[in-house]
Amino acid sequence: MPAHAQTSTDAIVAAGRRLLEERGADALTMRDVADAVGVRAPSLYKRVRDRTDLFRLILEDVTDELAEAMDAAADSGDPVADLRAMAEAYRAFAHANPVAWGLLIAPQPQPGATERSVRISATLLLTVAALAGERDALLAARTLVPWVQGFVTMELAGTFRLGGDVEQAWRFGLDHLLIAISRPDPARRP
Amino acid sequence: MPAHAQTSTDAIVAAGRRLLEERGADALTMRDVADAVGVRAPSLYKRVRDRTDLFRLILEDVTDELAEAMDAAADSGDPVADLRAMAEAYRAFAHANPVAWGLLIAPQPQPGATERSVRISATLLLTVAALAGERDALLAARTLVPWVQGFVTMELAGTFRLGGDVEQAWRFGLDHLLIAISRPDPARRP
DNA sequence: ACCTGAACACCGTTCAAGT
DNA sequence: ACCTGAACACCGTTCAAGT
Repeated sequence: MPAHAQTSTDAIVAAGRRLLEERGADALTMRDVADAVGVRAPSLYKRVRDRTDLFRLILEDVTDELAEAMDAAADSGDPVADLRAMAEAYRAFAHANPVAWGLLIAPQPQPGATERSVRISATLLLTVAALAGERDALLAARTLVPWVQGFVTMELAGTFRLGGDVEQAWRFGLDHLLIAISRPDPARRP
Repeated sequence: MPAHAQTSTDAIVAAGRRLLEERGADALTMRDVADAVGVRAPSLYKRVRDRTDLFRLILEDVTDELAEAMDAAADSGDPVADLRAMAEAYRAFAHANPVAWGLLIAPQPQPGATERSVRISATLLLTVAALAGERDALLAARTLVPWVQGFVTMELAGTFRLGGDVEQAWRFGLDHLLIAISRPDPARRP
Protein backbone atom coordinates (compact mmCIF):
# COMPACT_ATOMS: atom_id res chain seq x y z
CA MET A 1 0.00 0.00 0.00
CA PRO A 2 1.63 3.21 -1.19
CA ALA A 3 2.43 5.84 1.45
CA HIS A 4 1.01 9.20 0.55
CA ALA A 5 3.29 12.19 -0.10
CA GLN A 6 3.76 14.26 3.05
CA THR A 7 5.57 17.12 1.34
CA SER A 8 6.63 18.50 -2.03
CA THR A 9 9.70 19.95 -3.69
CA ASP A 10 8.11 23.39 -3.54
CA ALA A 11 7.54 23.12 0.19
CA ILE A 12 11.11 21.94 0.72
CA VAL A 13 12.52 24.81 -1.32
CA ALA A 14 10.31 27.34 0.46
CA ALA A 15 11.28 26.04 3.89
CA GLY A 16 14.93 25.92 2.89
CA ARG A 17 14.83 29.48 1.65
CA ARG A 18 13.20 30.68 4.85
CA LEU A 19 15.72 28.88 7.05
CA LEU A 20 18.57 30.15 4.89
CA GLU A 21 17.50 33.74 5.32
CA GLU A 22 16.73 33.38 9.03
CA ARG A 23 19.81 31.50 10.17
CA GLY A 24 22.43 31.67 7.42
CA ALA A 25 23.79 29.12 4.99
CA ASP A 26 25.78 27.05 7.49
CA ALA A 27 22.74 26.54 9.69
CA LEU A 28 20.67 25.19 6.82
CA THR A 29 20.74 21.49 7.69
CA MET A 30 18.81 18.74 6.00
CA ARG A 31 17.36 17.71 9.34
CA ASP A 32 16.04 21.22 10.02
CA VAL A 33 14.50 21.48 6.56
CA ALA A 34 12.91 18.08 7.07
CA ASP A 35 11.51 19.19 10.44
CA ALA A 36 10.09 22.33 8.84
CA VAL A 37 8.15 20.36 6.23
CA GLY A 38 7.11 17.58 8.60
CA VAL A 39 9.19 14.61 7.45
CA ARG A 40 12.46 12.96 8.44
CA ALA A 41 15.70 13.92 6.73
CA PRO A 42 16.02 10.81 4.55
CA SER A 43 12.70 11.59 2.89
CA LEU A 44 14.11 14.78 1.41
CA TYR A 45 16.25 12.67 -0.88
CA LYS A 46 13.13 11.57 -2.75
CA ARG A 47 12.75 15.19 -3.98
CA VAL A 48 16.25 16.68 -4.08
CA ARG A 49 19.44 14.92 -5.05
CA ASP A 50 21.49 16.29 -2.16
CA ARG A 51 22.13 19.47 -0.17
CA THR A 52 23.91 21.11 -3.11
CA ASP A 53 20.87 20.46 -5.26
CA LEU A 54 18.65 22.06 -2.61
CA PHE A 55 20.81 25.17 -2.71
CA ARG A 56 20.56 25.21 -6.48
CA LEU A 57 16.77 25.06 -6.34
CA ILE A 58 16.63 27.81 -3.73
CA LEU A 59 18.93 30.05 -5.77
CA GLU A 60 16.89 29.45 -8.90
CA ASP A 61 13.82 30.59 -6.99
CA VAL A 62 15.64 33.68 -5.74
CA THR A 63 17.07 34.48 -9.17
CA ASP A 64 13.67 34.27 -10.74
CA GLU A 65 12.09 36.55 -8.17
CA LEU A 66 14.84 39.13 -8.51
CA ALA A 67 14.52 39.15 -12.28
CA GLU A 68 10.76 39.56 -12.00
CA ALA A 69 11.13 42.49 -9.61
CA MET A 70 13.56 44.24 -11.97
CA ASP A 71 11.38 43.53 -14.96
CA ALA A 72 8.32 44.99 -13.25
CA ALA A 73 10.29 48.09 -12.22
CA ALA A 74 11.41 49.08 -15.71
CA ASP A 75 8.21 50.34 -17.26
CA SER A 76 8.69 54.02 -18.10
CA GLY A 77 10.20 53.73 -21.57
CA ASP A 78 12.84 56.31 -20.66
CA PRO A 79 16.28 54.66 -20.48
CA VAL A 80 17.59 56.71 -17.56
CA ALA A 81 14.42 56.26 -15.52
CA ASP A 82 14.31 52.56 -16.33
CA LEU A 83 17.95 51.98 -15.37
CA ARG A 84 17.37 53.86 -12.13
CA ALA A 85 14.29 51.79 -11.41
CA MET A 86 16.12 48.53 -12.11
CA ALA A 87 19.00 49.54 -9.86
CA GLU A 88 16.58 50.46 -7.07
CA ALA A 89 14.68 47.19 -7.46
CA TYR A 90 17.93 45.23 -7.36
CA ARG A 91 19.07 47.03 -4.24
CA ALA A 92 15.72 46.62 -2.51
CA PHE A 93 15.66 42.92 -3.28
CA ALA A 94 19.17 42.47 -1.87
CA HIS A 95 18.19 44.30 1.30
CA ALA A 96 15.10 42.13 1.67
CA ASN A 97 16.96 38.86 0.99
CA PRO A 98 20.54 39.51 2.09
CA VAL A 99 21.66 35.95 2.69
CA ALA A 100 20.19 34.48 -0.49
CA TRP A 101 21.42 37.42 -2.52
CA GLY A 102 24.89 36.97 -1.03
CA LEU A 103 24.92 33.39 -2.31
CA LEU A 104 23.67 34.58 -5.68
CA ILE A 105 26.69 36.77 -6.31
CA ALA A 106 29.20 34.42 -4.65
CA PRO A 107 31.96 33.00 -6.84
CA GLN A 108 31.10 29.31 -6.59
CA PRO A 109 27.61 28.37 -7.71
CA GLN A 110 25.92 28.94 -11.01
CA PRO A 111 22.24 28.43 -10.29
CA GLY A 112 21.59 27.95 -13.97
CA ALA A 113 20.16 31.19 -15.24
CA THR A 114 16.36 31.04 -15.41
CA GLU A 115 14.47 32.22 -18.47
CA ARG A 116 13.47 35.32 -16.57
CA SER A 117 17.03 36.18 -15.61
CA VAL A 118 18.19 35.77 -19.20
CA ARG A 119 15.36 38.01 -20.32
CA ILE A 120 16.16 40.69 -17.76
CA SER A 121 19.80 40.69 -18.89
CA ALA A 122 18.65 41.30 -22.43
CA THR A 123 16.30 44.07 -21.32
CA LEU A 124 19.07 45.71 -19.32
CA LEU A 125 21.46 45.60 -22.25
CA LEU A 126 18.87 47.11 -24.58
CA THR A 127 18.14 49.87 -22.11
CA VAL A 128 21.82 50.65 -21.71
CA ALA A 129 22.15 50.65 -25.50
CA ALA A 130 19.46 53.32 -25.72
CA LEU A 131 21.60 55.49 -23.45
CA ALA A 132 25.15 54.65 -24.44
CA GLY A 133 24.67 53.64 -28.04
CA GLU A 134 24.68 50.22 -29.61
CA ARG A 135 28.45 50.05 -29.98
CA ASP A 136 29.28 50.76 -26.32
CA ALA A 137 26.31 48.99 -24.73
CA LEU A 138 28.23 46.02 -23.34
CA LEU A 139 31.06 48.20 -22.07
CA ALA A 140 28.60 50.61 -20.49
CA ALA A 141 26.66 47.78 -18.84
CA ARG A 142 29.92 46.52 -17.38
CA THR A 143 30.49 49.97 -15.93
CA LEU A 144 27.05 50.39 -14.39
CA VAL A 145 26.16 46.89 -13.16
CA PRO A 146 29.34 46.09 -11.21
CA TRP A 147 29.00 49.39 -9.38
CA VAL A 148 25.46 48.54 -8.31
CA GLN A 149 26.50 45.07 -7.19
CA GLY A 150 29.62 46.33 -5.45
CA PHE A 151 27.78 49.14 -3.68
CA VAL A 152 25.10 46.82 -2.33
CA THR A 153 27.71 44.25 -1.31
CA MET A 154 29.65 46.86 0.60
CA GLU A 155 26.70 48.38 2.37
CA LEU A 156 25.31 44.99 3.38
CA ALA A 157 28.73 43.86 4.55
CA GLY A 158 29.14 47.01 6.61
CA THR A 159 32.22 48.05 4.65
CA PHE A 160 31.22 51.74 4.62
CA ARG A 161 32.80 52.56 7.97
CA LEU A 162 33.83 56.17 7.47
CA GLY A 163 30.45 57.65 8.23
CA GLY A 164 28.68 59.88 5.76
CA ASP A 165 25.24 59.44 4.27
CA VAL A 166 24.97 56.10 2.45
CA GLU A 167 21.76 57.12 0.67
CA GLN A 168 23.47 60.24 -0.63
CA ALA A 169 26.40 58.13 -1.82
CA TRP A 170 24.00 55.82 -3.65
CA ARG A 171 22.38 58.75 -5.47
CA PHE A 172 25.74 60.38 -6.17
CA GLY A 173 27.21 57.20 -7.63
CA LEU A 174 24.15 56.33 -9.68
CA ASP A 175 23.87 59.88 -11.05
CA HIS A 176 27.52 60.05 -12.02
CA LEU A 177 27.52 56.62 -13.60
CA LEU A 178 24.44 57.27 -15.68
CA ILE A 179 26.03 60.45 -16.96
CA ALA A 180 29.36 58.74 -17.52
CA ILE A 181 27.87 56.05 -19.77
CA SER A 182 25.57 58.41 -21.68
CA ARG A 183 26.44 59.04 -25.27
CA PRO A 184 26.97 62.76 -25.78
CA ASP A 185 23.80 64.28 -27.16
CA PRO A 186 24.46 65.01 -30.89
CA ALA A 187 22.13 68.02 -30.72
CA ARG A 188 24.51 69.72 -28.30
CA ARG A 189 27.51 69.42 -30.56
CA PRO A 190 28.61 72.58 -32.31
CA MET B 1 58.86 16.93 31.28
CA PRO B 2 57.43 19.53 28.91
CA ALA B 3 56.73 18.43 25.35
CA HIS B 4 58.36 20.71 22.79
CA ALA B 5 56.26 22.75 20.40
CA GLN B 6 55.82 20.95 17.08
CA THR B 7 54.20 23.85 15.27
CA SER B 8 53.32 27.52 15.56
CA THR B 9 50.39 29.82 14.96
CA ASP B 10 52.14 31.20 11.89
CA ALA B 11 52.60 27.73 10.43
CA ILE B 12 48.96 26.90 11.11
CA VAL B 13 47.75 30.10 9.46
CA ALA B 14 50.05 29.58 6.46
CA ALA B 15 48.92 25.99 6.01
CA GLY B 16 45.28 27.00 6.45
CA ARG B 17 45.60 29.73 3.87
CA ARG B 18 47.21 27.38 1.38
CA LEU B 19 44.53 24.72 1.87
CA LEU B 20 41.81 27.35 1.66
CA GLU B 21 43.06 28.59 -1.68
CA GLU B 22 43.69 25.09 -3.06
CA ARG B 23 40.48 23.37 -2.01
CA GLY B 24 37.95 26.01 -0.98
CA ALA B 25 36.53 27.06 2.35
CA ASP B 26 34.37 24.00 2.95
CA ALA B 27 37.32 21.65 2.48
CA LEU B 28 39.40 23.48 5.09
CA THR B 29 39.10 20.98 7.96
CA MET B 30 40.95 21.14 11.25
CA ARG B 31 42.24 17.61 10.65
CA ASP B 32 43.72 18.57 7.27
CA VAL B 33 45.36 21.68 8.69
CA ALA B 34 46.78 19.58 11.52
CA ASP B 35 48.11 17.04 9.02
CA ALA B 36 49.76 19.83 7.03
CA VAL B 37 51.67 21.13 10.04
CA GLY B 38 52.48 17.71 11.46
CA VAL B 39 50.28 17.45 14.55
CA ARG B 40 46.91 15.98 15.45
CA ALA B 41 43.77 18.08 15.27
CA PRO B 42 43.35 18.60 19.04
CA SER B 43 46.77 20.28 19.22
CA LEU B 44 45.57 23.13 17.02
CA TYR B 45 43.38 24.29 19.88
CA LYS B 46 46.50 25.30 21.82
CA ARG B 47 47.09 28.04 19.20
CA VAL B 48 43.68 28.98 17.81
CA ARG B 49 40.44 29.18 19.72
CA ASP B 50 38.38 27.38 17.10
CA ARG B 51 37.86 27.13 13.35
CA THR B 52 36.25 30.56 13.19
CA ASP B 53 39.32 32.01 14.86
CA LEU B 54 41.53 30.29 12.30
CA PHE B 55 39.54 31.92 9.51
CA ARG B 56 39.90 35.27 11.23
CA LEU B 57 43.68 34.87 11.41
CA ILE B 58 43.90 33.82 7.78
CA LEU B 59 41.79 36.77 6.66
CA GLU B 60 43.88 39.17 8.70
CA ASP B 61 46.93 37.85 6.92
CA VAL B 62 45.26 38.26 3.53
CA THR B 63 43.96 41.74 4.36
CA ASP B 64 47.39 42.87 5.40
CA GLU B 65 49.00 41.55 2.24
CA LEU B 66 46.41 43.18 0.02
CA ALA B 67 46.84 46.53 1.78
CA GLU B 68 50.60 46.27 1.39
CA ALA B 69 50.32 45.52 -2.33
CA MET B 70 48.05 48.53 -2.87
CA ASP B 71 50.28 50.76 -0.77
CA ALA B 72 53.35 49.76 -2.75
CA ALA B 73 51.53 50.39 -6.04
CA ALA B 74 50.55 54.00 -5.33
CA ASP B 75 53.86 55.79 -5.63
CA SER B 76 53.58 58.26 -8.50
CA GLY B 77 52.19 61.27 -6.69
CA ASP B 78 49.65 61.77 -9.47
CA PRO B 79 46.12 61.04 -8.22
CA VAL B 80 44.85 59.47 -11.43
CA ALA B 81 47.92 57.30 -11.88
CA ASP B 82 47.86 56.28 -8.22
CA LEU B 83 44.17 55.35 -8.27
CA ARG B 84 44.74 53.32 -11.43
CA ALA B 85 47.69 51.56 -9.82
CA MET B 86 45.72 50.77 -6.67
CA ALA B 87 42.83 49.39 -8.71
CA GLU B 88 45.21 47.23 -10.74
CA ALA B 89 46.95 45.98 -7.60
CA TYR B 90 43.60 45.14 -6.02
CA ARG B 91 42.47 43.27 -9.10
CA ALA B 92 45.74 41.38 -9.44
CA PHE B 93 45.62 40.34 -5.79
CA ALA B 94 42.06 39.07 -6.15
CA HIS B 95 43.03 37.07 -9.22
CA ALA B 96 45.98 35.57 -7.37
CA ASN B 97 43.97 34.76 -4.21
CA PRO B 98 40.41 34.27 -5.41
CA VAL B 99 39.08 32.15 -2.57
CA ALA B 100 40.59 34.20 0.26
CA TRP B 101 39.58 37.41 -1.46
CA GLY B 102 36.04 36.08 -1.85
CA LEU B 103 35.85 35.57 1.91
CA LEU B 104 37.26 39.02 2.47
CA ILE B 105 34.39 40.75 0.72
CA ALA B 106 31.72 38.33 1.97
CA PRO B 107 28.95 39.74 4.14
CA GLN B 108 29.60 37.77 7.31
CA PRO B 109 33.06 38.14 8.77
CA GLN B 110 34.90 41.23 9.89
CA PRO B 111 38.53 40.20 10.09
CA GLY B 112 39.25 43.21 12.25
CA ALA B 113 40.91 45.78 10.03
CA THR B 114 44.67 45.64 10.35
CA GLU B 115 46.73 48.81 10.78
CA ARG B 116 47.82 48.51 7.18
CA SER B 117 44.27 48.22 5.87
CA VAL B 118 43.21 51.28 7.87
CA ARG B 119 46.20 53.17 6.49
CA ILE B 120 45.46 52.19 2.90
CA SER B 121 41.85 53.35 3.30
CA ALA B 122 43.13 56.73 4.44
CA THR B 123 45.59 56.89 1.55
CA LEU B 124 42.86 56.02 -0.91
CA LEU B 125 40.55 58.68 0.45
CA LEU B 126 43.28 61.31 0.28
CA THR B 127 44.08 60.35 -3.29
CA VAL B 128 40.44 60.55 -4.27
CA ALA B 129 40.22 63.92 -2.53
CA ALA B 130 43.05 65.22 -4.70
CA LEU B 131 40.97 64.31 -7.74
CA ALA B 132 37.39 64.99 -6.65
CA GLY B 133 37.92 67.68 -4.08
CA GLU B 134 37.79 67.49 -0.31
CA ARG B 135 34.05 67.93 -0.10
CA ASP B 136 33.14 65.09 -2.46
CA ALA B 137 35.95 62.71 -1.53
CA LEU B 138 33.84 60.18 0.38
CA LEU B 139 31.09 60.22 -2.24
CA ALA B 140 33.63 59.80 -5.02
CA ALA B 141 35.37 56.93 -3.22
CA ARG B 142 31.99 55.23 -2.88
CA THR B 143 31.57 55.58 -6.62
CA LEU B 144 34.98 54.23 -7.61
CA VAL B 145 35.64 51.49 -5.04
CA PRO B 146 32.37 49.55 -5.35
CA TRP B 147 32.82 49.42 -9.11
CA VAL B 148 36.28 47.89 -8.73
CA GLN B 149 35.03 45.35 -6.23
CA GLY B 150 31.93 44.55 -8.24
CA PHE B 151 33.85 44.19 -11.50
CA VAL B 152 36.37 41.79 -9.97
CA THR B 153 33.60 39.83 -8.27
CA MET B 154 31.73 39.44 -11.51
CA GLU B 155 34.72 38.45 -13.59
CA LEU B 156 35.89 35.90 -11.01
CA ALA B 157 32.38 34.52 -10.65
CA GLY B 158 32.07 34.17 -14.42
CA THR B 159 29.11 36.55 -14.54
CA PHE B 160 30.29 38.21 -17.75
CA ARG B 161 28.67 35.72 -20.07
CA LEU B 162 27.82 37.89 -23.07
CA GLY B 163 31.26 37.73 -24.62
CA GLY B 164 33.23 40.85 -25.40
CA ASP B 165 36.68 41.79 -24.21
CA VAL B 166 36.83 41.84 -20.41
CA GLU B 167 40.14 43.72 -20.39
CA GLN B 168 38.63 46.41 -22.58
CA ALA B 169 35.63 46.64 -20.26
CA TRP B 170 37.97 47.04 -17.28
CA ARG B 171 39.80 49.93 -18.99
CA PHE B 172 36.54 51.50 -20.23
CA GLY B 173 34.97 51.41 -16.78
CA LEU B 174 38.04 52.66 -14.97
CA ASP B 175 38.54 55.50 -17.46
CA HIS B 176 34.93 56.62 -17.28
CA LEU B 177 34.80 56.41 -13.48
CA LEU B 178 37.98 58.41 -13.01
CA ILE B 179 36.59 61.09 -15.31
CA ALA B 180 33.19 60.97 -13.60
CA ILE B 181 34.62 61.64 -10.16
CA SER B 182 37.10 64.30 -11.28
CA ARG B 183 36.35 67.84 -10.21
CA PRO B 184 36.03 69.99 -13.30
CA ASP B 185 39.32 71.72 -13.92
CA PRO B 186 38.78 75.41 -12.95
CA ALA B 187 41.28 76.47 -15.64
CA ARG B 188 38.92 75.15 -18.31
CA ARG B 189 35.99 77.22 -17.15
CA PRO B 190 35.14 80.21 -19.26
C1' DA C 1 5.42 4.92 -3.86
C1' DC C 2 6.88 7.22 -0.09
C1' DC C 3 8.43 7.21 4.80
C1' DT C 4 11.36 5.78 8.55
C1' DG C 5 15.02 4.14 12.05
C1' DA C 6 19.42 2.57 12.01
C1' DA C 7 23.78 3.04 10.48
C1' DC C 8 28.09 4.98 8.28
C1' DA C 9 31.67 8.24 7.40
C1' DC C 10 32.87 12.63 8.48
C1' DC C 11 33.40 16.91 11.09
C1' DG C 12 34.50 20.37 15.22
C1' DT C 13 35.67 20.12 19.76
C1' DT C 14 36.72 18.48 24.66
C1' DC C 15 39.41 16.12 27.96
C1' DA C 16 41.91 12.91 30.66
C1' DA C 17 46.19 10.83 30.25
C1' DG C 18 50.79 10.80 28.62
C1' DT C 19 55.72 12.88 28.18
C1' DA D 1 53.84 22.88 28.51
C1' DC D 2 52.44 20.65 24.71
C1' DC D 3 50.73 16.38 22.39
C1' DT D 4 47.60 12.56 21.83
C1' DG D 5 43.77 8.87 21.53
C1' DA D 6 39.28 8.40 22.77
C1' DA D 7 35.01 10.19 22.93
C1' DC D 8 30.88 13.26 22.09
C1' DA D 9 27.50 15.72 19.50
C1' DC D 10 26.50 16.85 15.06
C1' DC D 11 26.12 16.53 10.04
C1' DG D 12 25.07 14.54 5.04
C1' DT D 13 23.74 10.46 3.13
C1' DT D 14 22.44 5.43 2.29
C1' DC D 15 19.51 1.55 2.76
C1' DA D 16 16.76 -2.19 4.29
C1' DA D 17 12.40 -2.54 6.22
C1' DG D 18 7.84 -0.89 6.89
C1' DT D 19 3.03 0.74 5.12
